[in-house]
Amino acid sequence: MTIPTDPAQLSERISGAEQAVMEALWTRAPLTAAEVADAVGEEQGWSLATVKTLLSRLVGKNAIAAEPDGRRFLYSPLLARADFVGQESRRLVDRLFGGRAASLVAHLAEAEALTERDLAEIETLLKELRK
Amino acid sequence: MTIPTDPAQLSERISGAEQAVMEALWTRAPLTAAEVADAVGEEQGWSLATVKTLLSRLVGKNAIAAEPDGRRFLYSPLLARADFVGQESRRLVDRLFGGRAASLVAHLAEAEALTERDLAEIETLLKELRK
DNA sequence: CGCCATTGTTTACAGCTGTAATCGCATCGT
DNA sequence: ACGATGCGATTACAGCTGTAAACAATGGCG
Repeated sequence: MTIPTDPAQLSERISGAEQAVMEALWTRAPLTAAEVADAVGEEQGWSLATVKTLLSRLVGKNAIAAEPDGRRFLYSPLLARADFVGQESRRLVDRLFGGRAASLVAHLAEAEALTERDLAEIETLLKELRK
Repeated sequence: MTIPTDPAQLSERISGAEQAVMEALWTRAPLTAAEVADAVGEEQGWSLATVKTLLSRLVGKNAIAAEPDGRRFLYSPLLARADFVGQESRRLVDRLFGGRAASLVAHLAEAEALTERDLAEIETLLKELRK
């Protein structure tokens, strides 16, 4: 039997550049370093070397796995995007709103960061949730 | 007439430690370095020296003003907390939700980061806004 | 008048981040 | 069998961040 890996709560933070690499792997995995570079290096303008460095760091942080495939590696996320998003969101809510998520929503609303469409969507969402 | 300083959109980022200092100044200002250290250093466990460094960096980033008062300075925020919160929130929404604020709310809801009370509050908020 | 406390400034230094270049080894084509 | 190529690992290095210590100037107290 396999040891149940706890749902990814890595202590080490994922940096901005690293996240771009994660996005590629969340979109499609497994990928080789070259493939990741193709996917992200394009818009980011990074060299293959840079992508390799980021991949190594992510492996070190246990955010991705490197499975040997012949002489190279196939990389796959260990950290799920939903978990990452959750951790980051929580961090922000804690840091800026004293942990009160409703305050965030209130702020977004007041700052007019919410379009009419956003408001409608949220309203619909709420109806769903309160049912 | 005074030149209208644009509502604080400093390019430089405020780091975590720096934010703690800002919080002190947002709570009460102006304050001397020693007073800030008293307010912040307590819970953070920072030395006065550390607080001084952070204040200098914040002045450098144009996030606070240092008004001379005899041989020392009185520090006050230049960046409003609401603006800071806005910038950080936007950054998160962009980075994690492709700029769609409603997605953030959806995520918080799904992750059960929203309590029953939060939901009620948001609902009330929405009613206000749609009026 | 001299010394200590206070205050801002300068310097320090390790760890993280962005962004690579280089190295050494393996492999594939000829 | 040999050289070009591809790949991961190692090394590099500047800028930001956390966390201070050291220093210099000044002002208050005895």
